[in-house]
Amino acid sequence: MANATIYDVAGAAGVSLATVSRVLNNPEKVKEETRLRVLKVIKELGYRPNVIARGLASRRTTTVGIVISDVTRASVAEMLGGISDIAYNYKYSIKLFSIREDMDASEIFKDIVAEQLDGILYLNDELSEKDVEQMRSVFTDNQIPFVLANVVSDNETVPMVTIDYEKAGYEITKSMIDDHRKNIYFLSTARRYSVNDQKEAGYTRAMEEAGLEPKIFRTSGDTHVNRQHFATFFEDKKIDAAIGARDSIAVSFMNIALDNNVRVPEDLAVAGFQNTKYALLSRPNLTSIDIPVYDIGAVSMRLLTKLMSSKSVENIRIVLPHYVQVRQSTRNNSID
Amino acid sequence: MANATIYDVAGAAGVSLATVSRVLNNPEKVKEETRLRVLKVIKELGYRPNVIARGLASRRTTTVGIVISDVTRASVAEMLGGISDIAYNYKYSIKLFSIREDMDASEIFKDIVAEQLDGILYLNDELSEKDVEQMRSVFTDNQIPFVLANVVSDNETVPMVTIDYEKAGYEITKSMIDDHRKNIYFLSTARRYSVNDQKEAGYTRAMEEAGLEPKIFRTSGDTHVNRQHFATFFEDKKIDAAIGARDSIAVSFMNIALDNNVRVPEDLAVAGFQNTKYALLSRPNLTSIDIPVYDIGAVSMRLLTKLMSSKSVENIRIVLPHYVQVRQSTRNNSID
DNA sequence: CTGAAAGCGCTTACAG
DNA sequence: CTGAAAGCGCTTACAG
Repeated sequence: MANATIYDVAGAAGVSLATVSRVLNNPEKVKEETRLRVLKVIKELGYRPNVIARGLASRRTTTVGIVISDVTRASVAEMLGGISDIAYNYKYSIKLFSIREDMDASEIFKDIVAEQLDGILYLNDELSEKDVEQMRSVFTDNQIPFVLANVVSDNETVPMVTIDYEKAGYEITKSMIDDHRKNIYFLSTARRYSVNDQKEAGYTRAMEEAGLEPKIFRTSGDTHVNRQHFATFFEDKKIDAAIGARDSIAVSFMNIALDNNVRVPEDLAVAGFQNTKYALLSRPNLTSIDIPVYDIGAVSMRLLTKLMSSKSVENIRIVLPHYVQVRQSTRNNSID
Repeated sequence: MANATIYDVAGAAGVSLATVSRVLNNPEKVKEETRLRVLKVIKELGYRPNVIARGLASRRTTTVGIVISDVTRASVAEMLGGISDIAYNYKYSIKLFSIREDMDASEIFKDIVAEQLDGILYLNDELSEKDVEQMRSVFTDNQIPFVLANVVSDNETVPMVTIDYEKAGYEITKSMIDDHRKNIYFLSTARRYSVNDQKEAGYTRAMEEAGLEPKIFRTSGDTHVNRQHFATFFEDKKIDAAIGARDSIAVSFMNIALDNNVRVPEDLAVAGFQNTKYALLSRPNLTSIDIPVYDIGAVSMRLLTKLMSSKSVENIRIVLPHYVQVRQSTRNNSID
């Protein structure tokens, strides 16, 4: 039989459907003998509770929504890995919602509410504070717990898992300054992201602290455009270090530098963020801030499970550690 | 009000809930005047049908399941992009199922059936023929349409969207042979994938056709292991060309070759598969077979929508075109 | 420890 | 064109 229902099981086991339901949901309330008998029938019939019916009756769908803007980005995929592993442990299913530029965020959030999810993970670091506020208000009204993963929000009431990007930006810049670099550029994205803003802030702090002028250059992220813009760097401008907001930007920049006969790391130090495979496969290898993206996903999912079981959660703002993975592109330049 | 139900709408509009339901699902059956009135109330109340209740009553969840083994892989993420875009157009939601090595495939498929999905997309190219057969049998018994995306199955009754990997493998190998290369290696993965088997088959065909000996080397895919294994290539073995089953393998190999003072492409031609950003960011850039992964996702989702609406589908085995993106790593070596 | 009954929020024949 | 009623497959107080 393709699809046994709870009635079939109850009939075959000679109990009521309430008992079958209990065996599944509150086994301790059922006499062992009965429980075993029901379990046997369940197995024989290959019975599996209809997830939808259960969701309607119990008002718990054991499904969490993952809201993202671009699945394609390496960090998103990696985070999904962490989320998926933890979700599996806790028996949660995952429903994916891609959110597009042209969508009305507030409408989307309401649509998501209609999905009867038990909780939401927001991976979209393109989030403006206004969007966060809308989301908070819609989900809070409907009592749906949510967590921001790898997104920075200043609202202290919003649960969030991230790393200290400001500090990371500061540290990598500082290390270049200590390495006697003076003209250090920060290569960021044209599109503003909360996390990139943080990186920039850390960079700026380190530069100003050292009495150096911060120079932030925003690229569209398109490799071709990069090449044109970047090429002029080596003609007109003095530059002896560059930090890319992403590894791919850093590698792309480094390649163009090499094409212009700039030596890396001797003439130019380069570093990126994320410590992706790009950093590993580039020549020279790229120094990069290692961000535990998988962990961010896993930890945010675990935080969400706590919120969903409405345990009182002590810390809803989790900052994970990061470190600088030093490689060839910034090997020491010190004169001593 | 946080959560208006269909009753609230019916009450406020002075109609029965059946009429509200019709306005949403069969608007043509409702008098325009009534329809407009109901629509107005729906808007005012911000009513959105409970997706779960609708799913139970209609036995259609407008949700498709995506079954994958490793979200982290670039091709999977890219495919998800295509799937997600088309799903959005057709108003389908996406539920993600990660399948792990240690799981019993057949049990998983039954669990998935319990989710009451309208259709399934299988992105897992680690699929054995046995797994495909189990899946086919479980889903067919339960009348759930499914499509294999970027997976090759010999079973002609199984809907599938892919490219002709055998031909691609043949073509890239042939072009190297035409370029007077003789010792051409194919660098594949230790883990067998249906698509990689196809690539290898095409490579082997081209080699044998030219009277050359096929040499397939399987790497675990871990970059460190690669380095150790590959290093010996340049001591002991004559080798003047290599094709990586993935771009990352090809780039990794190329880097090690360069470290061993092998010139690319003069001494060694290298090519990869997938035409990812790795190919673009490597030095020299990597020649790569461009595989329309996004399109594979999009087309398979569209095929699935047809199957779900039980239209008679003419062609359930779709082969998308590919091409060789020639770059520096294989620039012509011809003597003429 | 177990069963009968109501209810979750919808859709869908069936009448009219 | 519209409404009353049954039903989708479960869970969950409420009795006993």
